[in-house]
Amino acid sequence: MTDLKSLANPLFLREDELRQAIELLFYAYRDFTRGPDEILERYGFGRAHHRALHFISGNPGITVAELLAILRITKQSLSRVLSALIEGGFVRQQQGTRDRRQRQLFLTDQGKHLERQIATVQQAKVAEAYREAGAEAVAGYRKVLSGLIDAQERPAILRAIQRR
Amino acid sequence: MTDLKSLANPLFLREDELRQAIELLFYAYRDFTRGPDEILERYGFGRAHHRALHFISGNPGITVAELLAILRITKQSLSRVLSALIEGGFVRQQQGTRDRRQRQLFLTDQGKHLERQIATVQQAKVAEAYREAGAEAVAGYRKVLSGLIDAQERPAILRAIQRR
DNA sequence: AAAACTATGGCAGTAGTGTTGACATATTTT
DNA sequence: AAAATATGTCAACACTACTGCCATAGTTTT
Repeated sequence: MTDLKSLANPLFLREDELRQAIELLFYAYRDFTRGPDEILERYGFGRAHHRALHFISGNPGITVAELLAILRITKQSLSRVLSALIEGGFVRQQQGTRDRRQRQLFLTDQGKHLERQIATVQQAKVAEAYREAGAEAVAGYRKVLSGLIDAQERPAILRAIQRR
Repeated sequence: MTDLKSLANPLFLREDELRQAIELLFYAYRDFTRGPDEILERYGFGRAHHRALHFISGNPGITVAELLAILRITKQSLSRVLSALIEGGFVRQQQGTRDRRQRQLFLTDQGKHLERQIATVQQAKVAEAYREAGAEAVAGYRKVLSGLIDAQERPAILRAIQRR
């Protein structure tokens, strides 16, 4: 019966398939974040610090409000993380040019170095998975993950990601 | 130059592409976990409780040690979560048949109901993403995410996922 | 110029999830 | 009988997140 169904319509989504998709995401995320965690630990930082470093690295001069919107955490949660990064000399703030209330965020050389160190590990992992899977699979990966992003913000996020 | 490179070798992985892959995973995970979080909150539970419910649901009679290996957390972390689920009547334990030291875990009817409620939300999201992306993309998604799982455990995990 | 709004920052308190290490109990294996 | 295993529990700690409240500086509106 299952076979009949999937023959008739390959996009008939059995619950098993959906469960697999969900578990794959869980396992991949679980293992993907382990490398960074080990590096961060040496600096006394956690994942939240990495996320900040990552998005400041990709968006130099980003404001606090913009970063909050990306990370979807509260001001207070980000504040702690940013303070630690600034205190440690990994991030610097600069008064906004257009609006002087804003604090634009930049990585210092030390911050760039740490970000690079982590990015290298993660990128190596992705690069290997990409090579194993092939170009076509990569396109599929992107399509499906894009579809999991909230529809409302999807266009803006995809634009931001592909901008570079 | 970038164009020349990618023309010459479509799998030449530019840093941009790798960054995109990483950010897609971040955004997808961020949004994918939001639905469940809202439901869980009503019960006073968090993500860790859901993960336990999920894997007990898919593996009725799973032992504590097996669940620990999947979640990769410490005994103490799981213990707190399991105690809450048992106390709330969502999970029940049963002494192992083969080895009476083991506690096999099962969802109660109430537990099944909660698990179902969350699974429905997540599965709907995946189903939509799958439909939008198409069957080929789904295969690619699976391939790439599989490649992100630690190589050592990959075979066992893939077997477990596809077992059903 | 005054009032209202905005961007940021800080404080206090709380919760969820994770960690380590030590110890206890029941059961199985050697 | 001794050693090993599966589980549970206690205490203590860290990271990340939350809420609510208040403060300051700067911008926009009236």
